Amino acid sequence: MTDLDIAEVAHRAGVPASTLRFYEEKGLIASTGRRGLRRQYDPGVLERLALIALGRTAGFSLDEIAQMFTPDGQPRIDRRKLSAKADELDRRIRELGVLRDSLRHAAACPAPSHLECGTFRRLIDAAATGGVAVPGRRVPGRR
Amino acid sequence: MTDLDIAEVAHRAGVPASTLRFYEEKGLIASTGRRGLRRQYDPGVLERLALIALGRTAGFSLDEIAQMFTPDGQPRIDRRKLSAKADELDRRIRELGVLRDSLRHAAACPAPSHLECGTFRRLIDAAATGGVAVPGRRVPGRR
DNA sequence: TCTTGACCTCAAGTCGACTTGAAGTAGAAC
DNA sequence: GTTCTACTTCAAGTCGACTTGAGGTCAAGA
Repeated sequence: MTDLDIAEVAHRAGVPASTLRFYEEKGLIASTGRRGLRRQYDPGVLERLALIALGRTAGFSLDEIAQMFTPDGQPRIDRRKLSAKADELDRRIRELGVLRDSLRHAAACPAPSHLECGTFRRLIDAAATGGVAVPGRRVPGRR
Repeated sequence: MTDLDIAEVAHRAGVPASTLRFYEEKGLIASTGRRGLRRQYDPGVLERLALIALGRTAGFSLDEIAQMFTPDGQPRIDRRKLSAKADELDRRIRELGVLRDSLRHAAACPAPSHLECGTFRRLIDAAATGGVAVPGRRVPGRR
């Protein structure tokens, strides 16, 4: 019996036990059984949790991540989805790059007011015309 | 009287009128008056909205953004905060870059299961050891 | 045997940024 | 003068990912 106690998993994965219970309820992970009341987990859950964390970082929702596992627990990762997400990340990275450069410029710019600085104004214009996207912006009709 | 009607502002800025009311309530923007019931806005509000959108993209909260304007409406942008945010963006960009590359690799990888692919496993390990951060992760004790 | 402390369940709360709904109102077109 | 319509207010709802709280249970140590 090499199973791990929920406390052990929580500690090793760096997430609170409440999160593990929540993930279990969502069907993202499964416990192998109980010792008394306490959930026991197969050590493989750690890898799975890592995979979940990874998906979250990539911008997948928990529901999307849940669909990336087959009923028997094997990761079933759609290569096309991965590609699409990579493209999405790429766009986001480029946007953030522009933004970062502009912020750095604004921080160093000698113009008394940022609004008097051409670089800053160009950035504002880009933002105004939708050249820079807000990440979590709710787009009506999407989702 | 060159003021803009709320509908006009909403249209030009690409945000719903409800958002403008919400921003006004939050003190992020101000209307110049009313025509009947309807809010009127100075055209400068468009620039301000662009600035707000920009701040959101950079990852500032609305409350943080509100503090970036002086009571008279001039942007008062703390250069140190900008630098700090630029650094933060830089880290995030690098993380996302690693992630994007890994996703691309996984999408193209011939290994039957992603778990059998070294590159993918290395990524998981990085995620597991905290090498890759989830953006909106609530860190207990922060905020 | 008793106590302790870490787990359990289930419902409800939180956080940020808005959106939605109900009920009311005023300017403009007819 | 009436109707239409786009606005108004205010409270409440939504969304995702968890957290928190109250009240309960059980294995292990003293």
